[in-house]
Amino acid sequence: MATIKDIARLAKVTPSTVSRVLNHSGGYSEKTRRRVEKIADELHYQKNEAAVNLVAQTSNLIGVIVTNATTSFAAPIIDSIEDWAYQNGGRILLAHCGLNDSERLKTCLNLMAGRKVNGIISVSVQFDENNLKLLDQLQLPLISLGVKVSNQPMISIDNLKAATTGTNYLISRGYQRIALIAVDTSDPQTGRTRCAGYQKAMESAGLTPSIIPGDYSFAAGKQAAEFLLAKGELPEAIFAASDDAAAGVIYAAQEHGIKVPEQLAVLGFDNSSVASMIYPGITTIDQPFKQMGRLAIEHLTNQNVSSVELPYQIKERGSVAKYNSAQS
Amino acid sequence: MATIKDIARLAKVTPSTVSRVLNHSGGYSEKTRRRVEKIADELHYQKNEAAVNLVAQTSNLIGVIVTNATTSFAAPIIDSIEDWAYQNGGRILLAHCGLNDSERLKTCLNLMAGRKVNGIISVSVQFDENNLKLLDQLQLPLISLGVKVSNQPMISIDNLKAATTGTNYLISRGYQRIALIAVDTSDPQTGRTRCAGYQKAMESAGLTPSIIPGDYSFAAGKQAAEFLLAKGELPEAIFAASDDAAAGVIYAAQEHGIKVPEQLAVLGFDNSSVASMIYPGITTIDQPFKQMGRLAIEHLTNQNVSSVELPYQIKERGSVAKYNSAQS
DNA sequence: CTGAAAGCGCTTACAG
DNA sequence: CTGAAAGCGCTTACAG
Repeated sequence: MATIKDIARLAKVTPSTVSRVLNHSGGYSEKTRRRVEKIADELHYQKNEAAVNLVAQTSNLIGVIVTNATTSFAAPIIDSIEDWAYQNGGRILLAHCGLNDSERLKTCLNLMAGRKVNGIISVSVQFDENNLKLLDQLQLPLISLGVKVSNQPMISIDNLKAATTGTNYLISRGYQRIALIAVDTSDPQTGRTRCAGYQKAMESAGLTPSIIPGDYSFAAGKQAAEFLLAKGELPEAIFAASDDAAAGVIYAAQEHGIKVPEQLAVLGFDNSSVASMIYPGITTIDQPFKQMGRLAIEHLTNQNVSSVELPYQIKERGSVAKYNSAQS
Repeated sequence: MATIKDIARLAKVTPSTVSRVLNHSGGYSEKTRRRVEKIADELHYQKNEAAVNLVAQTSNLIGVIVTNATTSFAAPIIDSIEDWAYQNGGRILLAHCGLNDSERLKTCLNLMAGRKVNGIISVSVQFDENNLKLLDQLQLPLISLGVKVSNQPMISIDNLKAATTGTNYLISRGYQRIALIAVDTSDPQTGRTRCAGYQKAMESAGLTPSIIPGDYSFAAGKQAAEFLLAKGELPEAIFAASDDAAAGVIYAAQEHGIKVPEQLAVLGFDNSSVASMIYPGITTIDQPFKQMGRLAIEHLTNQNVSSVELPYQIKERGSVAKYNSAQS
């Protein structure tokens, strides 16, 4: 790999001058400029960013921590972060921390610190006590998407309101026996908040809440539906805590010859890619993932790291009927 | 951020000693060791990897280039690369190059070169002339997944054979009018090869091939099915060039009240996550994505960069009937 | 307009 | 067992 010195030697100038030319920082003759640039070109010179960062005392790196790549909604977020990076010459250091894997999250954090990232964006990552402490010691700006991490800034929708809105949407369509499923009740943030929102709406309407916990996955949704089916207690509508889970419900329903939405309405959460790939399309609560990614970057790069709450909306597709035909 | 010098000062030794202790390279007293480690700990010291890399002349970084995060099959590949990284202290520099965006790919390549990555893993990325030349100049080891990049090593399945196998599978089930859809015929590698495999199998069986090109997407699959439907020429079976496209076909079929697989069999390609989330499950050609990721890493780290061809297999689910009931 | 020097944070022979 | 020095590839005041 050619270095600045190689260029300097060939161009018969000092590294200082080469550096100036390559950085367009001015203070060299037109002639020198051309000579240096030509040689740099011929050598296919690539600046060693490690060296640059060392003197600049910055890494130009944004750390992104996600649980794993399979989480469907991580994709649009990473996409928007990457778009920013492309336009601004930033780079993305990616790490997966798994699910509730304290050791692995610790490794991720240390790795990010070692690379001196400018900031960390964590997507739906829960921090335990130890990692909270570590994060504090590392002094790295972090912005969390979707999950509240101690006193760190967060970008997310209002899960309580969203769950209430979703439930009310179902109620307003005429549904009464509505179950909330696949929601992680051990997750103090998202999970419990969504439960609370659902319960609030149900109780306000004088209806009895019924929750089947789960981990937001397709399997959890499928299991919940099968469980309900086996018990002969299929509700009129199922509010799934994620689109993956909604897909699981729809799968089970189709397997058992139950028509969606005629015999069972299904409301999802996220508006992730599956939502539109399944028939009938999943009516769901749209989370603005792309915007979340963009905002996270903006806040991090502007050092203006404060929490923000984004609007959500119901994306209507086919899995919920306009009116509850079962009632009419 | 504390540096090695800070530690040295507090521990009343020189940076050299601190370095030795922190790297466990021996040559210090037990007492010194304890003192240094204690102080490093108290300061929450994190080695500056940029500096380490500068002297070590390596970056410990693997560059991963994908078209975009939404490509469903990139996820398992990235997952397996990340797993390796976690276990081996490697780091992942992620970049998206978009679809046929020469400028962006160029930026990615330069970025990787600047960071002095140890190697690049590209996932389904096509290289045009210019970038091929750039890659050559940059002298970075690259291993490509799924797509042949000039004389670079590639890891993939045998697309020709896989397409033949898939087509024959359908034929052996009794289907005769079989269309291949959503395949990118402008893609000299994957696309055309799959076409060739399909055509070969059809012709060997004395059947007439029928191909509807597309970009492997859900939308392409849906459109193809709708087109066939509108023309009143729905075949007995559709071989979709990806699971996303297969999902599109199934969506269109359900919308039009056509039963899968009874009235229309659908065979997918990839065995990506959608395949099992749609009812009936998509019978598909399973590509060993996880293994591809693992192998790519192995080859890159062992400097043993040669092409390898991986086995594929048909994953049977519900979208193809065991026997063509329409015929019986 | 150009060069010499110091320094970013670390490692690693070389002395002692 | 420990330190002083040189160097990784770059940038940036400071002179001239």
